[in-house]
Amino acid sequence: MLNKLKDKKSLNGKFSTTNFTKLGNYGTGHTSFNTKGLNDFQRTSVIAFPKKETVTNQLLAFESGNDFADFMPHLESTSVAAGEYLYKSDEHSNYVYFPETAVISHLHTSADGKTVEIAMIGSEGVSGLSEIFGTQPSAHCAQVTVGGSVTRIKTDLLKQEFHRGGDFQIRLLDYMNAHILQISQRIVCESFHVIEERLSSWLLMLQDRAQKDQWQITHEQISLILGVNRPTITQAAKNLREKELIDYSRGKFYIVDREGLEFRACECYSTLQNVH
Amino acid sequence: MLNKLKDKKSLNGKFSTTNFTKLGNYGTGHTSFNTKGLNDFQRTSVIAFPKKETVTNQLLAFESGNDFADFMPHLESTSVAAGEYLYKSDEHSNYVYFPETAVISHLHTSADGKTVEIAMIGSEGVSGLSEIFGTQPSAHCAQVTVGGSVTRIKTDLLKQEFHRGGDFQIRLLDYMNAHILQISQRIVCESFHVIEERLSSWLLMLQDRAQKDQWQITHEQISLILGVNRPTITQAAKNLREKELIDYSRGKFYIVDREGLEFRACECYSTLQNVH
DNA sequence: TCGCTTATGTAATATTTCATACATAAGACT
DNA sequence: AGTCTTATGTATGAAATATTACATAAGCGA
Repeated sequence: MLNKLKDKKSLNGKFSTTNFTKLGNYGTGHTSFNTKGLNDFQRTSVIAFPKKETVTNQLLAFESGNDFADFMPHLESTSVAAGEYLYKSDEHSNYVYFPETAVISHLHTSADGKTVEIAMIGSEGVSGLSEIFGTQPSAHCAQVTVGGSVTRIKTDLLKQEFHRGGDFQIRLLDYMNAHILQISQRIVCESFHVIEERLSSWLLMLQDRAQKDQWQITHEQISLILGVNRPTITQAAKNLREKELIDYSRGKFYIVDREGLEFRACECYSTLQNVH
Repeated sequence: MLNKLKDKKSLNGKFSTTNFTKLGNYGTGHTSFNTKGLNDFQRTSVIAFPKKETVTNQLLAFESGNDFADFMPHLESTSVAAGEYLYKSDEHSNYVYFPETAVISHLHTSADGKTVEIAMIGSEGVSGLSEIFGTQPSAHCAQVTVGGSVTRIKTDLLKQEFHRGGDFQIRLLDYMNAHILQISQRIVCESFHVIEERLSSWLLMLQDRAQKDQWQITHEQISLILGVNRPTITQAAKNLREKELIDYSRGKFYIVDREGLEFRACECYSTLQNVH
């Protein structure tokens, strides 16, 4: 639990800039989303072959390296910034991405341009797998919600590896199953749960994947992810802040009382927690 | 197009019993859902080895039978009635089902017992595939929405066949991709589209799969599928009937003006039409 | 420090659906 | 024909969110 933030002085928007400087040193320094910009994956920082120790993605956590001797050298480590697109909808992706500390959102767009998150992917999962399974380009875009590191591999190479069969194939199929569960639960969530519960669940899912108590995101961005209007998020967030479960200010978001937030969240959070 | 139904006399609930008898001879005679009953798959009618000609499911439509010489003899043909469960949630299924003329709904249930359809499956698809991919029992139940025939195969046998690799594996993976698309689009639909549009899309999807102009379903059943209250469906259906797009009476549903219905539907229908 | 940009606060109205309750009517079964 | 069950019709108030508009304030950069 984050004791500093439990200090009442830092709650309800009353914390000072000093508090932010002290607490806000997790991020990558990227402060704005490029929601409408072009794919700027090109300007991504260092690309390197990862050491085995730095690969913490659970799908890449191999007990014995032997089976993957041909496979591991093709992995690349890179970092991605919040707002960046890994790939866009109706576009083929050259890479498949295994998040390490980054968190990725799969977003669908409606005919009139509204967006909604289909799934959230962290180090438990992988983004871009539809390139392996299907022939059509993906209907969603993959946007970075929380910046951090990812391990990536060329789509063609992963496809080869996948069709060799064996343990890694089984692992990816099992994840695909869990992924379908996550998307399905989202339907339940949007059908039956009010925005304050949904926001709570979403924040908990995000914290599990980002593994921080604080990250960069605005109400506007959350509204585009949950598929609701911005003032609706502001209202829900305000309620959660008044209950001292979260805190936020100008694009910085904090989890203050995790257990309280779990209590406020709909069942969707705990249901999915047992899956991955 | 169904000319008889375009006769104005048969619209707006004014058609007579005679009309029904004349037009209503598609079904299997099953008139009520067993929404709360036990799995009554046991009392399913004839089970037989299908002839190749009767297998119209698109995933089983093999150009050359050679590759599947070991596989085809394990297929069983059977018929299922509306309301029946192929399998329930949190239960392992012994079979994987390839619908022929039947239509299957995958339903999720919320913590407080409300249900919503995750996906609709007809002869373009398959139900129970999660048994092949994952280790956990499925979180959804599979209920028959429109009675008809299905081709089924024992889960274990299909799993073996799948892991042999080859064309059939590729075909199932490609379907899995399309299936994810359908579920994803449902999220968009529930987020942004009003019930009259959603009902229109759903009816069109159902007609594509049931391949009839008329089938058995009540407002109550539709409400459990679309995850809304029953009077909400009645209101939306009434509006569509007043526009002479559909007709219905006591559990019988008709598509009257398919093109008109397509015009009234949200984009979700046409988006998914291009996938399968 | 000033001004600009942007994030958040807030309010008022509209729309959609919920939740509930009860009325009506179709048709199945005596 | 009479009765019963069930599907549909309808009304009403409540709740949730949309929609729009504008106010306020934080913090960045000149």
